[in-house]
Amino acid sequence: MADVETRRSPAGQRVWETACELFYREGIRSAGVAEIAERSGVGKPSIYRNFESKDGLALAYVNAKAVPARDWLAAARAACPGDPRAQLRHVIGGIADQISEPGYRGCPLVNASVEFPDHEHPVRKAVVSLKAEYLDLLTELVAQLPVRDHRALGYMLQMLVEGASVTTQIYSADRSAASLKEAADRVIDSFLADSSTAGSSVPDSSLEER
Amino acid sequence: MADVETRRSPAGQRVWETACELFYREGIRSAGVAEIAERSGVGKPSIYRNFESKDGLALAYVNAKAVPARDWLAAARAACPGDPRAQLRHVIGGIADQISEPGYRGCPLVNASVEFPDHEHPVRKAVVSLKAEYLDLLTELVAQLPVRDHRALGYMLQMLVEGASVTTQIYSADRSAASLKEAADRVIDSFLADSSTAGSSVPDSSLEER
DNA sequence: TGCTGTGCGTACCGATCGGTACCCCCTTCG
DNA sequence: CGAAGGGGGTACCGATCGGTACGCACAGCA
Repeated sequence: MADVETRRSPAGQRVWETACELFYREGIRSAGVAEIAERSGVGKPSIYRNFESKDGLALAYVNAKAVPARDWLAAARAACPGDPRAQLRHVIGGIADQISEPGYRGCPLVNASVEFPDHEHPVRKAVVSLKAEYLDLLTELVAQLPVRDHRALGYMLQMLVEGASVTTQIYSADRSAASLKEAADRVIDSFLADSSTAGSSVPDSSLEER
Repeated sequence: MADVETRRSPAGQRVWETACELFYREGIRSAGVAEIAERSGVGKPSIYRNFESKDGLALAYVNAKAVPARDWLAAARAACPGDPRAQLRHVIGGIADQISEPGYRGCPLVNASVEFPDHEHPVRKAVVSLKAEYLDLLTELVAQLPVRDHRALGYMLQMLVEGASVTTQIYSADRSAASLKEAADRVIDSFLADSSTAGSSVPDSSLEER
């Protein structure tokens, strides 16, 4: 879990970089080990000397891809201490920027979970675990806001982020990025307005865990 | 395009049904033609007598999966004539119900586009085209509302729907369904409030087409 | 200078992929 | 009763998949 991916061998390092790029660009299943080896300029055995299997490589890839997102949440907290609204704007804005970058092809974790529909597959289980952890962190951030149901708001924001991420691949990256920021603002404002008034036209979320 | 999938041969019909179920449950790439043939109780040649290739079968699958969504939009219009707010609630509620069904594994079109990252692949191109068409229909429905930027609201709702669809696979179907309905309500209300007042705390969307 | 251990690529493995040649059987009509 | 035609499955094809046996090249040490 805490395994930071620092490959020892030079060939292993090249494999790691190539695999990360190829897994993201072409998908994990589409990228064959022969292709990874060729583009890395190494032989196939060099892959298996540094990684247990292709699944193991994919697992490391998925775990590695989750790190920047976690770091970005922590950075937002540090960037705007005491101002949860600005922290959220920081987070959402960063995601919108990432989405707008050329070559963005959706969330790598979501893509991986689509590529491995079997719920028992280690990659899939890792994605579920990592995403749950991310949602918890985001919800903690939201909890700083004076809203009644911060868990509902956190889930809604996460849903928006995933929606923006996936629509980028199908519609327009620019529209998704802008729409994400605007929608997040509107939803957050709506929750804040709910909590600052007595009655609410929008019913309280009756969601419970699990 | 207008090709309704009515297979002539009995074997072809069984192949078609099995393929649709298998493609959705296991993913298009994971479902091999041998597996489809076996589960259909037919031989592999029966597949190729009714479909040009596996890609052709996948293309037909994707096109067929887009039909119910379009129909559902039309049904919502017919169910609540003259009441666009209720029409939208009808649409969103139906999607929420579908998401909550056991075995739901995300939008088949989105899954297909993740499985075929190549933008030139016919399946991918079909998905982009079908999704664009759906967004247009949804936006037309939103356009009945007295909101300033109905295109922005339509895109936002579509983003919410896709977000709910994808988070269902990773988090909880029930939470995604409930969150979708609540988020859609809040966003629509926010747009309606914008248009009924002079000034707005939420900046107008500056999105322009493409 | 010779020995040894380690990291590397070539060449290959069985399994499985999408796709097809071939033949059989069953129906229909003369 | 025999010929013809079409939809069916068996058995196979080359290509590619993930994974590995093996031998080479080169380092450090004596």
